[in-house]
Amino acid sequence: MVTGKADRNLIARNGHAYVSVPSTILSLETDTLMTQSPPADHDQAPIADFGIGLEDRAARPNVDPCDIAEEAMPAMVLGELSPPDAAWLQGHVATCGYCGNMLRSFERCELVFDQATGHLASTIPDDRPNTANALGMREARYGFMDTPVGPLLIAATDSGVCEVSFLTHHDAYAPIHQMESRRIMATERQASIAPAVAQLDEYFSGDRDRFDLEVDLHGLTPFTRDVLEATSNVPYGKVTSYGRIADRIGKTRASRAVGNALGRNPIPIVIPCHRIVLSNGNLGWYTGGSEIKRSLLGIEGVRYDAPR
DNA sequence: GCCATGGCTAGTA
DNA sequence: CTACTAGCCATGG
Repeated sequence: MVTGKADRNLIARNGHAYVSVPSTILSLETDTLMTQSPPADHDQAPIADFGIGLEDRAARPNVDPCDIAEEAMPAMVLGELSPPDAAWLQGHVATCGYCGNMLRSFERCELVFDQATGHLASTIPDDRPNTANALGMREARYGFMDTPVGPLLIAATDSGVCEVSFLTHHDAYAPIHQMESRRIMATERQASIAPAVAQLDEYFSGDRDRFDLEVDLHGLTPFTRDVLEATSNVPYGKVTSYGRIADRIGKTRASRAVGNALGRNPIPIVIPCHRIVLSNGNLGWYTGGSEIKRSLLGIEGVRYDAPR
């Protein structure tokens, strides 16, 4: 199983705005998380001295402390050094003028990179709708959030939220490909989904019983839209059956087709398909797995310990 | 009452 | 046209 801590790592590694998801890293990490594979063999000793402090390394015979300091400077300016290593490096540059100048150079480089990143952030997205338009597609922005039921990918167009996907059992490419089949081109931009993230956080805290979000159902069939709209009208903390949804859209016998449509609900949680259960009282299936359906209903105060 | 089975159903890819 | 479904219902043990 995927742990919460690992989930956060997964999101952090892919949470940088304006950078397309590095597929190899993501799938490799997902594979590792899913299979709990053992560490790779150490034939090549890829990371020398990993886990040994800078101070100890610098104290070794035939080692120039300045070499150690120099090697650690990129990590220092990125804030990635452990506190003891950072303290040792600060101490070294305080007494070594050469290394002090070099560290200041690294700091200036880091500042330039920060400014360049900010500049790109404000210019690149403006070009992207043209790319999507040129391909006859709609533009969406996606990002990630961590929740009590696992990591989510969330995407939104200018019209509203168009995708919420559980990443518990697959990587981010599944929902991205799903959106492509609806002719939606998604690029990463965490800031664009901030309103949805904020409301979902409140929902998971039990502080929100309805979502004040526009949704974009582009690329879905009229039947599916009817089903999703009817499902949106099921109140917080209540459940109904697939058959009742079919009734409500005027297709009394279409209960199975309703299940079919809800099974492809692109915006779970926001469109509360977890509130639709079997007419015999059993929980029924769920995209993210029955456990997540049970958890979501639990948040809403619906007890589903034992089906009747 | 419970559970499994099979016929029936409507919408998608 | 076919082969799928996050269903429903009646039946039988």
